[in-house]
Amino acid sequence: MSKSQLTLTPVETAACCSPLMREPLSADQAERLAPLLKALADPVRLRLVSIVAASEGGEACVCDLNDAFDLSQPTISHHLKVLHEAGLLDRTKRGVWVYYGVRREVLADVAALIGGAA
Amino acid sequence: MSKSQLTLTPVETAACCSPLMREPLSADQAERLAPLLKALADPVRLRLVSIVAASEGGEACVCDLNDAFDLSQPTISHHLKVLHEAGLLDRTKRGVWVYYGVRREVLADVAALIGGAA
DNA sequence: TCCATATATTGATGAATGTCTATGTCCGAG
DNA sequence: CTCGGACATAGACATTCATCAATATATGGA
Repeated sequence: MSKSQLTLTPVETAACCSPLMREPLSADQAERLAPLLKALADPVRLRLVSIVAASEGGEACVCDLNDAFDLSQPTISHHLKVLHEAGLLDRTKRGVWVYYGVRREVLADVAALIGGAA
Repeated sequence: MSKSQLTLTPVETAACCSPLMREPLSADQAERLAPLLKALADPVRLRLVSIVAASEGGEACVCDLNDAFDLSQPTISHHLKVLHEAGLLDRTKRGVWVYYGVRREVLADVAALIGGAA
């Protein structure tokens, strides 16, 4: 149980136009998609993801992330945990530092489900 | 102040690949995107949006929506209000019935910001 | 005018969430 | 081995949220 995790059905990603708009999401699909959106639905976490994603190598050190906000270190740590547990961020420890990286496929899948091509 | 509402900057939508991944979201952008995601980040609301979107004409009557869930009518009404106030659903009253329709551009913009093309 | 039906609003309640301070854990330097 | 720095966890607190039952509002028909 690793991988994409949100592979709701093995179909949607391939579809051409707005998957969510062709046929209604099943209750099951909705229950699996919602936590991902919930994890993203916070200004701080959105910025965290975007900072990490925009970093070279798609990775950023927690120490850098802390500096980008006017929030306590535990608060940032908490948000990173939420994003990590949702499956949106990867976590790697290198020496004393911890690096978070974006799972682009997950993000892409979420986007595909939400908007498709419209 | 109507229209897309989430037009964070007049650029992102056009960009080719994962807007959110090229440069970090500003605090302002994040504050405007988060409420949209928050509105979507609920299983019931996700299904509501998808049912409406999949309906012919992109519209659905509240009476039909109520039947699709094992929830009280006020609860569905509440979720529809949340989606409407977030700017994701349009509301039209015809006779005794109320129809909700999806704002596809909004949904598409959100998707573009989140996932881009990756 | 009065009633039944469709939808919204109100108020209450328990659960979840974002933030903080304080403390714990792990690692490298000396 | 001990110390300092990087990060995580625990516990507390105020706020927000999803849900319901009860009630209000509005509209078309008799």
